[in-house]
Amino acid sequence: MYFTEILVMRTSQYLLSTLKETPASAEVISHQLMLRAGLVRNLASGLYTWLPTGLRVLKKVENIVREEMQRAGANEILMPMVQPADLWEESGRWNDYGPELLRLNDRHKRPFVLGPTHEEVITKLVANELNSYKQLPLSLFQIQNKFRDEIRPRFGIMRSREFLMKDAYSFHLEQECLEKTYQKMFDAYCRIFDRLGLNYRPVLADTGSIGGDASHEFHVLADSGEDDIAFSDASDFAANVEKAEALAPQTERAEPTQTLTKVATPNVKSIDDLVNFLAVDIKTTVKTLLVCGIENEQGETPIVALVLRGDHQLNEIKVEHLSQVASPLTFASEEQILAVVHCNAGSIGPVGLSIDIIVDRSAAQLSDFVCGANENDQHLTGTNWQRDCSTYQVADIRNVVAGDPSPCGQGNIVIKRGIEVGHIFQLGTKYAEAMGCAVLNEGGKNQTLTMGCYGIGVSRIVAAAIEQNHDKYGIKWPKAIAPFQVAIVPMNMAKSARVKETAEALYEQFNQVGIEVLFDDRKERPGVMFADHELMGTPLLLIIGERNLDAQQVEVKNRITGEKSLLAIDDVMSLFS
RNA sequence: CGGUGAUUAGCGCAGCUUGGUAGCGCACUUGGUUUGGGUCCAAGGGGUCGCAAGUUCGAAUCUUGCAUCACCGACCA
Repeated sequence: MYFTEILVMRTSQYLLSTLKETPASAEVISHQLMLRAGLVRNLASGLYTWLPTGLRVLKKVENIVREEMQRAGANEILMPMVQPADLWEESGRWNDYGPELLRLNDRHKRPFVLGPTHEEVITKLVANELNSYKQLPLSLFQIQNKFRDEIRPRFGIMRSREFLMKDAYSFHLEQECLEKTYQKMFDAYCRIFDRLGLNYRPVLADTGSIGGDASHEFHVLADSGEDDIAFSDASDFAANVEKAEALAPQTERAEPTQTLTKVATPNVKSIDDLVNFLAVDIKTTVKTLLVCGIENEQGETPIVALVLRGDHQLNEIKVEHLSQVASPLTFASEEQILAVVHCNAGSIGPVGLSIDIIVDRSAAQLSDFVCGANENDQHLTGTNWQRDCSTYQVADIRNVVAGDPSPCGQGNIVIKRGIEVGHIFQLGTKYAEAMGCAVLNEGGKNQTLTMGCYGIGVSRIVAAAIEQNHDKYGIKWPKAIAPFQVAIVPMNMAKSARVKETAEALYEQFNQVGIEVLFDDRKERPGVMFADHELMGTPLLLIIGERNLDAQQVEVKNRITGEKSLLAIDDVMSLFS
């Protein structure tokens, strides 16, 4: 434990800083409550100062993460936030990372970056420090501020530019060993979120451009989440919709019954327009999207057509994995569209196209469908694959939707929102190769290491916990991360010597036993004190008043359940045993 | 990056249409009052109205530019 907890706390010596009114700039509930309860203050877009109460929570999350990482066998280190640019050139990310990477120069005009992540630094470190396979496997982690120059910071602490992250990296000679550590980390993550008291789910995730074989995200379930998670209603299956496979329909494609007919569709530009104009079911229409393909040897960029059922949405990640399509995904410009199909975007269809056509599995199952005619203000009805368009490839290129069969084979898909608070993946050799990270193996040969990488958004967890645990009075902290375990709330202490004596005595006892207590010794009316402590979410309130002192009792109020009960003063400590 | 909106006291807002000595509520200070759920009364302190230029005798108010903050979008076929 690296953080020394300060137990002694009186409100008269404490920066309470609660707000009665919600600042106008706060949109989501966690942001509002973090401002109102005095956890954070905004400095600039996406930059926050942590006040005492917020910092206590942040440190508690941090400590749970630290303990479980240590238990999983990882060593803690601390790397600089400012990193030399040449490391990023070595890995290739100086060019690849884009504008999220904040670049700066020092006084000698040497280029640096503000670290959005630390793969380069740690891989370089390990490349320098390790020589032999005998030193493997090795896991290292740090808890560090990261900076990502987000296009649009939003939702307060949930998507800020500077944020606290735990990032861990493991190094191995063999894939098999990496898989073992990966599983260990997976288990450690589950223990972390269990201990934090959050409702979370590990979900299958896309490995992104980094590649690698396995990846899981850990999501805290909350309606305000930014990610869609696909669950099976009949099994443990859970996957990010980016990743969830949309299965091909089980049924055979129906035989054509209609003839191909061109119909005039003036001013019909979108699928919605089309459905309204022709009064057809959206599920009998297809949309055709033109995107840029991979540049060929002549330096030309071919255009590729993607065909989806009208009601389905394109999954960019799946498309980027296709060999014909350029990554990152780029839609064809108006000029490119005109050059290929001689019509506007709203009238494109697969019939008669002489470019690569990739059809989603569901769209490929349609018969007698409606599509663009590749002529302005014209569409085709009664279109059928094979008969009217025979050269195409079928692939999974859409997002799953609620009700789809689950790819695990059991049940149907349900979609919920999640806040991504953790991400683990098997990196492979990408960075180790680029940074020359290798050791001598048993045969005395140089062997490049394979890596795993494991992140947790520490500050984001604080916001996610609030999103999941609040009511109209304020925050309801899970016990493990509450800033204080108990608040002493004396009624009219200024006038009653008995109340003051009792409150002071209990405060002293809590301090001796090491229970984090906030003693409200302000000269405030009871309502003000109650409101502040409920806003801050302290799990237990100890209310001391003349009313119950004759019977040597105090009142205990549970913030989570709302239950109130009377307790003999002598029994108060038993609440915490 | 595109669109929209905002910027006046620590916070929440009014004033701007129709230019003429900057206001309200909360918070803060002082005195009194009250004391088991955000008391009440009284007296105070606090603002170069985001910045810059322009119009005008005179600008929070009109014009132009800039900055900052926020929201929506970045899937259009």
